[in-house]
Formats: sequence, C-alpha cells, structure tokens
Amino acid sequence: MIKTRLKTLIDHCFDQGVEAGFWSAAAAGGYSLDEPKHAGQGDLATNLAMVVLAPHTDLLERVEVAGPGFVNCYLNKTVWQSVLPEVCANEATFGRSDIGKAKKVLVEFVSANPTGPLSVGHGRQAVLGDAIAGLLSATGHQVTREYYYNDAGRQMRVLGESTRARYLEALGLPFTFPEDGYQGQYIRDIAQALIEEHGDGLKDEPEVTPFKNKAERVIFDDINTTLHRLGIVFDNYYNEHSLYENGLVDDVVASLREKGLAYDQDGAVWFKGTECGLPQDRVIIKSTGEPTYRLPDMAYHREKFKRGFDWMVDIFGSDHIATVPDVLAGVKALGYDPSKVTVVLHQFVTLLRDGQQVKMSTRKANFVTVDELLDEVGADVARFFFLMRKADSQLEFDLDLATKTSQENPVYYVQYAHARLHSIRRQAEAKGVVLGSLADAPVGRLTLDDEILLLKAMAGFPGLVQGAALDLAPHRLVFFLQDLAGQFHSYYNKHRIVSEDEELSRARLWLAMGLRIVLRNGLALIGVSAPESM
RNA sequence: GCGCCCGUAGCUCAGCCGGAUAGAGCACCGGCCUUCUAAGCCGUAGGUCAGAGGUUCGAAUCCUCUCGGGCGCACCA
Repeated sequence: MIKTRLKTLIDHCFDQGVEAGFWSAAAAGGYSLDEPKHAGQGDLATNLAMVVLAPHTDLLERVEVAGPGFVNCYLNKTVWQSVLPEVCANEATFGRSDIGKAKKVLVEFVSANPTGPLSVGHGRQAVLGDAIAGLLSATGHQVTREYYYNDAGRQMRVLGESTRARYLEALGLPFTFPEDGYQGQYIRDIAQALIEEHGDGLKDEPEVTPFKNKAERVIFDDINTTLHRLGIVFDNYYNEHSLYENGLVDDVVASLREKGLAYDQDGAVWFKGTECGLPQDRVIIKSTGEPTYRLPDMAYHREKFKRGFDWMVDIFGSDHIATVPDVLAGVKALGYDPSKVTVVLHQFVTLLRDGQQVKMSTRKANFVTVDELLDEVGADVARFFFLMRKADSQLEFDLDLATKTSQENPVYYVQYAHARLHSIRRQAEAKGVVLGSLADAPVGRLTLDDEILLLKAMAGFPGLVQGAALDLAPHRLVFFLQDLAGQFHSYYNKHRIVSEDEELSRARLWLAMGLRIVLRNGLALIGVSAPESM
C-alpha cells in the first residue's frame, strides 16, 4: 500500500534523526500520516515537524515545509523580544563567551626586526593580529600577544653600517654606503642624533655596535610608538637572540641529528625536508656557521609548545609563505603536533590616492609608513579599513575614501549610528522620558518587522563573534557592524523613537539602548572608538 | 617549471565546512530635512559567480584542467 511505503520512509527518517541526536525518540509513533481534509495540502500529510518540535512550541509561531524539503520555523516575536533584556542586562559582556575554555593561545604578529619604520603592510598585520587576539580573548581564550624579533645578525649589521655611513656623511667625512644598505631618511635622522650626542667622537670608532645599538633603540621606540598609536600593546617581546644564548638553537640541531633528520653537506647543515614530505632539503646552518632563519624559527616554535600553549596563531605576510611548511615540518620532527599551529597569511596592501595606486618599494625605503597613514586618517579609520577585507584578499586602501568625513566613509557610518543613539537618549532625557527599570521594559511593544529584524541581528551577535574568533576572521565583525548600522539608520528614518506614546517610547528607547551596546561592543572588538557625539 | 592565494554587478568586496530568488558599499540616475544629528534615508538599474569538465537530487561553494592577476620557490628574513 502506498501509504505504508511512505510511512516506512518517514519512520526511517525519524529514526535517523534520533540516532543523529537531532531529537529524542519520545515522539516515536506519535506523528500521523493522513490524507488531508482539504485540497491543496498534498496527497498525504504528516505532522512530523510539529510533533518533533512540540517540546518547544512556546517558541514557535508556525512551522511550514517549503520548497525542496525545508522545514521553515517561524518563531514567536516574544522570542526575539526577550533578547533585549539579555543585552541590556549584560551591557559590558554581551557578545563575550567562554567557548575558548581558557585555552592558552599565543598570537604572534608584526615581528618586524627593528630596521625601519612600520610600513602599511605591517600595519595591516598589526591590526589583524590585534583584532584576532581580541576576538579570542572575548571568547574565553587566554591570549598572549607576542612580538618576535631579532636584533642580531646580518640585517642589523647592515643597519649599523648604514647609520655609520650617514654619520660620516653628515660630518662631511668620506664614507661608503653599504650596497644593500637602508636608504630611508630615518637613518639620516638617527645619524644626526648621534652627532648631537657625540659630536664627531665616533668618527674613528672601529666597531659598528654603537651605530647599530643607537639605530635599534630609536627604531624600536618608533615602532612601539606607532603600535601604541594604533592601540596595540604586546604582552611579550621575544628576542630570537635569547634562543642562541640559551642553547636552544643548538639543541634543535642535536635533536634533528639524533632523529637522522639533519646532515652535513658542502660545509653546511641540512634539514632533511624530503623525509618529512617536503619537496626539498633545506640548509639550516650555512657554511659560514650562521644559521638560516628556519632554524631559530623551529626553535622558537618548539619553545611556544614548551611554554604550554594549546594553540599558536602566527600572522605572516604572504611573502613569508615559504617558511611555513619548513617550520611546521620541523615542529613535527621535534615531536610536537603541528595542527596546534595555525598560520594566517595576509595578502598585501595597496594604497590608492586620487584613484591612482601609490607606488611603494621597500628596498628604496620608498614606502608609506603606518605613521604617515595615521597622520592622515587616524587610528579608527586605519584599523577599520585594515579589517574590511578578509586576510586572503589583497587590500586596497582607498585614501580618498578614508579621509572623507562624510556619509561614504564606512567608519563614520558605523560610528554615527552609535552617536545618533546617544543623541536620542539625550533628547529623551531632555523631554523627561524615563527608561524605567529593565524588568518593566515593555518589549512586547516592539512588534514591527523592522524592530524584529534589529532584535534578530542583535541576537546573532554572540554567535558571530564566536565564529569570527574561531575562524580568525575579524572582517566579519566589520561587515556585521556596517549591516547593523544600516538597519538602524533605516529604522530611524522610518519610525520615531520618542513619541507621544509613552510606553512605546520606552520600549524603543530600550531597543536603542540594546543597539548602542551591540555597536559599542562590536567596535570595541575591532579596537575602534564609539563616540557619543559627532 | 613548482607551491600558496585571488578571479562574484562599472569599481571595491562579502558569501565559499554544498541547499530555496547570489548580497553590500561606492559610482550613476530620481526622490526625502518646520519634528530624536541629512556624517542619514527611500527608489531605479546593474550578474554566463573567469572558462571547461566532473561529483551530487542540488555547485559561486567540493574535485580536475585551462586562462588571467598576486606572492613565494636562497647557504636573505
């Protein structure tokens, strides 16, 4: 019989649902399959969806099956209205959660050696890393922000030589500028500072160290000042050099040798990458005796594991992509689980001015620094713009748009929504409309579709934060905020919040309060200020 | 040559752990201020989701290949 065949099919689906844990077996046999009384309701109809959802009917207004097999659940408005007290009662924490279970996470980013000011590329990385760290900590992770740097080695020697050359040059003495020296104006500034401190006392200095040290100090201070302007504070600066001093680099070599994963050839020490699934073996100690960057990187990552982190997030520019497989293979070879390391590679930034791409070249120090950018657009705009794209995408930073203090600038758009909400509150107070206690908030009066939509968006905020955190994708917050601000502006233009209807006014003022909280908390997560007036 | 990323509206980009009619902002065009900030709103238009195969009941989404663009492929970091 046809009905039996269909019933068997539905029973089977029901059982599968039970097995998968979608619902309990309590409703087994409790649902029907009958010929409907009226035409237009199919040949046979089952109330399966209703029965399965029966324990939750207080939430549901109606349930429909539609299209190619969707069960559409329409929730009662009260469900959405109940979001508001929750938001307002948890002003400081709404959006935060503990899904991270206090997992220890290390977020490493920037990690620029002190050879020059931060470029806009670093800026993107700095903001990206900081926002990711912020999201992780908002979701209950125990986060450490770390900056890994090296103030020894070839790069720094060249920096010292460059500084010396500029020093001699400024004194009008003969000098030779290193072939691959640092050409920026900042080196000249440092040289000038040395002259002010020492006069020509260093002109016969045999060591490069005083030049190097001075340059390093000045540049690191600059970098930190810049980071500070961006609102970024690191918990820890990890010096690559300390790895050598503590014998940790040698120890990695010894361990690799022990496992037969390192060998000598052509006077160099090689890592047997081919043994670890990599396309080729790599030099880890040059024939000069100096290690390549790979080796200390492996040692550093091993230290991260030893320091007890459950999850290690590395933020790198896409030009460092080649290092990733090597380091991860090294970590694995040393007996640690590379799946605990997540590398976020971000693409480059191009600046657009007057519709034209601004040409930049690191080598010639012909690049726009984060400082210059901040002078021009400020920290809020810089942070917001750096987060407007997912890390994978190249980021086009449109200075023309960023410097506009008008409707087109998305940063102001969002901030304005927040300021407007504050303004409404002030206006209401001036008119003597009192919010009253949250418990008495007449949220039942929020019945317009526009209002339910706003409530839904607010309700989705914590989940959005969690997803953005776990996927290391802060750009989602930016999109969310733009959407929410847009919804509010639209609502504002259509409906009056403070009106003759005192109860409705209070309800809407609470709605405004909730929106303000979500906007403010969202902006805080990406490190952008939420002004109360603009 | 090899590896990774990208290719979605005129432009800049979301969506990408498969689902219903693919979204937003700019730009264009047309409207809205005696009332809570016009730094705002409303409306019109705009698409072979680079292309070709494949998997699937179903693909922008997954697989393969091709074509474009970016970044790498050091005894630099």
